[in-house]
Amino acid sequence: MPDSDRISPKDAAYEALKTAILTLEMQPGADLDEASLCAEFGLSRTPLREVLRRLAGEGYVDLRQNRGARVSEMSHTTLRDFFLAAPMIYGAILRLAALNARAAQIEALKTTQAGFRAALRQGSARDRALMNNRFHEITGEMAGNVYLLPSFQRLLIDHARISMTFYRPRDEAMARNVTEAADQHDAIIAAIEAGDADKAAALATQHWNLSRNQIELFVMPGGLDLPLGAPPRIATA
Amino acid sequence: MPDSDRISPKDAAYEALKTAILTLEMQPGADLDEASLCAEFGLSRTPLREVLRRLAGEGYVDLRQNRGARVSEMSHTTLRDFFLAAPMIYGAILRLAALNARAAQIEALKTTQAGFRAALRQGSARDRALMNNRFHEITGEMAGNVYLLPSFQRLLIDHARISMTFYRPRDEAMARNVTEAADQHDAIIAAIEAGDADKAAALATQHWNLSRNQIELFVMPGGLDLPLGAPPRIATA
DNA sequence: GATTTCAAAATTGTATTCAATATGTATTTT
DNA sequence: AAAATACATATTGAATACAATTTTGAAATC
Repeated sequence: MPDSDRISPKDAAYEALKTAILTLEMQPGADLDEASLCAEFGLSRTPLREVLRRLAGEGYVDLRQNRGARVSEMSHTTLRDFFLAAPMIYGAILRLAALNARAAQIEALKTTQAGFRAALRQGSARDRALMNNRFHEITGEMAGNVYLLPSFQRLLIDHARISMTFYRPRDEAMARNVTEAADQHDAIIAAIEAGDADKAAALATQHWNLSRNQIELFVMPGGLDLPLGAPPRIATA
Repeated sequence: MPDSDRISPKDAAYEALKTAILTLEMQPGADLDEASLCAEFGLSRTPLREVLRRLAGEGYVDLRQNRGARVSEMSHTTLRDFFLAAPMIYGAILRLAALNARAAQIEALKTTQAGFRAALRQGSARDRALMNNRFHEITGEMAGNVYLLPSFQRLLIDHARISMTFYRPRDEAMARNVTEAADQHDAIIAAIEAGDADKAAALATQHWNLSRNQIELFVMPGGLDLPLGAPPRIATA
């Protein structure tokens, strides 16, 4: 076989920026300087700008006229919008996934889930978030509805960024939630394999309820019991 | 006030391509040649390519490696996906619109609806499709959920393209449906203004059922009663 | 006559150069 | 001393030049 070229520097830049944003290595709101990115990835400004335009279209970055690009923001407003939209979209995605999944896709989903569990045991928060992201991406491919995918992809971006926080458990309750999420993934795979659309949709709701709980645990942690005037030092892992 | 510049040639090209695609002046699958578009809009290839990238991100065109851009396709598959996704997304959009609409937006919606009715009376199919598109776009702005908008915008693209066909009534049944659609728009405005989210969501379902009926009338017209061997000439307006 | 091969033309992708806009600093003015 | 303005610098936007890929057409071969 002739074998097509290896990955182009343009695609490499696209992928690198994507994962850097998903894993919070590039934080929301961070400035993206064209010149330094060109140097980093070894391409000229023209193709790099096209990469930035593409990332903007997919919701990873925001462009501003005559101003530099920025990693797309995440506010408390977007978090609210997120949990409004996610259960509905993801329910529809899983429903369609159960109806339309192909055998090869189910295999890919199982492989990814194995990777996710491995990351839970011994990987970094970054690994877990990326594996989780890939898992959900595959369910989106299974659904294969071109009208639902754009919103779904955007949800996945911020889901990954949120995951980067809550897949780094701070206490036992959060750790329990994470393993429960993995169990739900297995149930999702089973429902898809069985072609059970209703079950899959119900699991979607459960999965997002769990995520919401995880966030609440993070946003509203158990209060600290310290005397006044002695502010505790928060560990910044 | 200093007043910022008038519309840039780049934005002009963006808008022109957008409406040309929405109104089927550029048909699905049509090739887009960079050189001729540059000549047409009076800009060099670099900014034009950025426009094409942006349009690709929004679902208007498809890009292919080392090959020309094309107006995004519409198949029977996409039509099926369309009617699967549209009621759900649009129901959510109208629900949120009823909850979040601001006074200025409601005014804009009323103005657009007046324009839509005017287009029904005396405008072209193009005018009707564009006015209808603008109407729904505004409801999307009202909802203001960044995660739902991407899918909604994609639905609107193909809704407009479908409209270009079925807002050109072929018989009395189709004409009746079109005026009913306008009546539904009024009901939608009323529900939004009253902040009645449930009503708005229900109207969304009705609105899409009507659209689906309209398409069925188009795809499966009343049978012609002619002797065998004398194929009828279909008017191609 | 149909098919394959090779070369030329056309089109897309990338790099570089030039122009316009924004930002930061220093100087001037009140 | 504070504020405003002008200037210098840095960064983004557009145009041109160059390279690589694809498409085409014609010639040659089967």
